[in-house]
Amino acid sequence: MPELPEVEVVRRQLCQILPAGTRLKSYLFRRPDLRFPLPARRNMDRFVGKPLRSIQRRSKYLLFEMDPVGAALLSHLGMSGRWRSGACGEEVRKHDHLELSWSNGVKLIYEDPRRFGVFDCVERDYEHPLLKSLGVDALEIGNSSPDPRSPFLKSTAPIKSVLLNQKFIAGLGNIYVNEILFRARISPWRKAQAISKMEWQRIFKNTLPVLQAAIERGGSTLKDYRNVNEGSGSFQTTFQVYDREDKDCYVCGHKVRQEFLSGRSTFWCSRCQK
DNA sequence: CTCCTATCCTGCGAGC
DNA sequence: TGCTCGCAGGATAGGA
Repeated sequence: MPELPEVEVVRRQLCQILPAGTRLKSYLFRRPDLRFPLPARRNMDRFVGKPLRSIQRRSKYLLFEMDPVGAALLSHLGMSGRWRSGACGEEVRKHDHLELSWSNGVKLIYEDPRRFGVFDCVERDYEHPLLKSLGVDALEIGNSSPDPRSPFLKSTAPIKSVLLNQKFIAGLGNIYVNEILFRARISPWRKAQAISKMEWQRIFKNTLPVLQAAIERGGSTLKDYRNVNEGSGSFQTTFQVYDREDKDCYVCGHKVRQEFLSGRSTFWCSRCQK
């Protein structure tokens, strides 16, 4: 479900309802694990009563930064995870797994049918194994070009696989990589090592506008994604290629194609993208 | 090393 | 209607 734009939308909403200084009042785990075991009580208990410093995003991870500096609660939404602001007296749903209750009365509920999500404690220095090898955040590449020394530029893997690799650029997922490659007019099947400098610039130049437009539209809701208030995004109505197989390309009228590339559904216009 | 496949899990839509 | 199959926004441990 959630790629960088969706996580960023959730982060901004969480910031609205959880101002700095709000204290974690209590927590509740309704099961022992998501993708990994949930943190041990003794680790989690250290956060109770502590004030929130801020809520940050790193790639597709949310960080509830807590006192002391460097400590945080780490959340990844996987494919079907959602944080919602619980209403007073609402019923527990089948896949509600976690609750975080805050001193201002907000109760955050984590719901995740597929349980590919992650929730863990970061003890110090914002260090966590899952954050360790993330590449540059996709929102940070701006007008830059890839580092010419980067080994990813020499990769024999298809460009789409390289862009999905979080060690290279962190935060892109299947939807936005398809959309970015369409706008850069590059075939997802091209080997990364065969991408010219100018083409790399086209890819980088198109990344920020796509992600920003998606954030402004509240992200993309295909099925599961909902924001903190359970509202949907609308960026899916502006997809150029994703989920548009056999439909006409908006640019050239050729039919948009769909095939699998490294196990992921891939959409592209074979006339526009070379 | 690098790259790709299978896998975790549930729900849903298509097809029969 | 009811079933079975395949696929879904992610990420990683293996095998080739």
